[in-house]
Amino acid sequence: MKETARFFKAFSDETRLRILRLLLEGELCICDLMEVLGLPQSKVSRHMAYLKHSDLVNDRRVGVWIYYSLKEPQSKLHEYQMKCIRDCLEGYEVCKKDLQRLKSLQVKKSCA
Amino acid sequence: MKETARFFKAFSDETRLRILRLLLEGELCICDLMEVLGLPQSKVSRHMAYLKHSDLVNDRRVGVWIYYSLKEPQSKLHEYQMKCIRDCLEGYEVCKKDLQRLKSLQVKKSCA
DNA sequence: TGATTATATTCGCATATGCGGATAAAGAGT
DNA sequence: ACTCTTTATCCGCATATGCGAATATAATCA
Repeated sequence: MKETARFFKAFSDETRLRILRLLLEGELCICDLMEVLGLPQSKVSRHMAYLKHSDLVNDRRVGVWIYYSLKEPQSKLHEYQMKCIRDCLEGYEVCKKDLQRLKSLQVKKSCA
Repeated sequence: MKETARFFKAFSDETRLRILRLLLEGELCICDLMEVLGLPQSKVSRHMAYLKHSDLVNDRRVGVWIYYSLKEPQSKLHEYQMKCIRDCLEGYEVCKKDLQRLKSLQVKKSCA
């Protein structure tokens, strides 16, 4: 029960909500997130550690990069909450802009 | 967006989860909750204030008592989260025992 | 008015959380 | 070995949160 409360807490921070929303689009590394979110490295990395300890994301090392992706839901609660991320954050300007920046980043990368 | 993160935070405390689950059974006053939860008055009252400011509960004064009840969901997020409370807390021993104590309390009251 | 009951709020304290900046660690390439 | 890049972690600090005990408020009733 305490873990349940703890699990909810993982969703109680704006930065983490933005990150989770972005990860719905596919795996991302810290530097992608830094650029899209416009936030310093230590902040992004710290929140990724939080999400990892909360069992919300996987990480995969590829050379110097570490790619983070959403974990398959491990419980009904997990499933419900991720559905919430998918369905309830649509309207926000912040999220829309994040997604736009992600698109242009991906275009830029595919050209490089 | 910040309010959204804040809203999740309302669910990130075990006591508040227990209270929300109990309120699904109907309106309750602080002293009911104290007895069912086995917690001191200041703690229960503080969490009710938190839930009220988070727009999760209504209060209704009847003489000396103040009855708290769940608010009708104001948003998709609110709806999803309350569905979560209903569906994801079933298994916990803590909740089962709370519900048992609530039943016996209601029996006791109806006899008085 | 005074006493009683129910609830809210304040106080002091401890712990948790979040932050930016700095430093550390780890891998890749020279 | 050295350098560069990416990521993780540490540091010091500020704010938020949660707590129990005590006190304040508010309604009821004698």
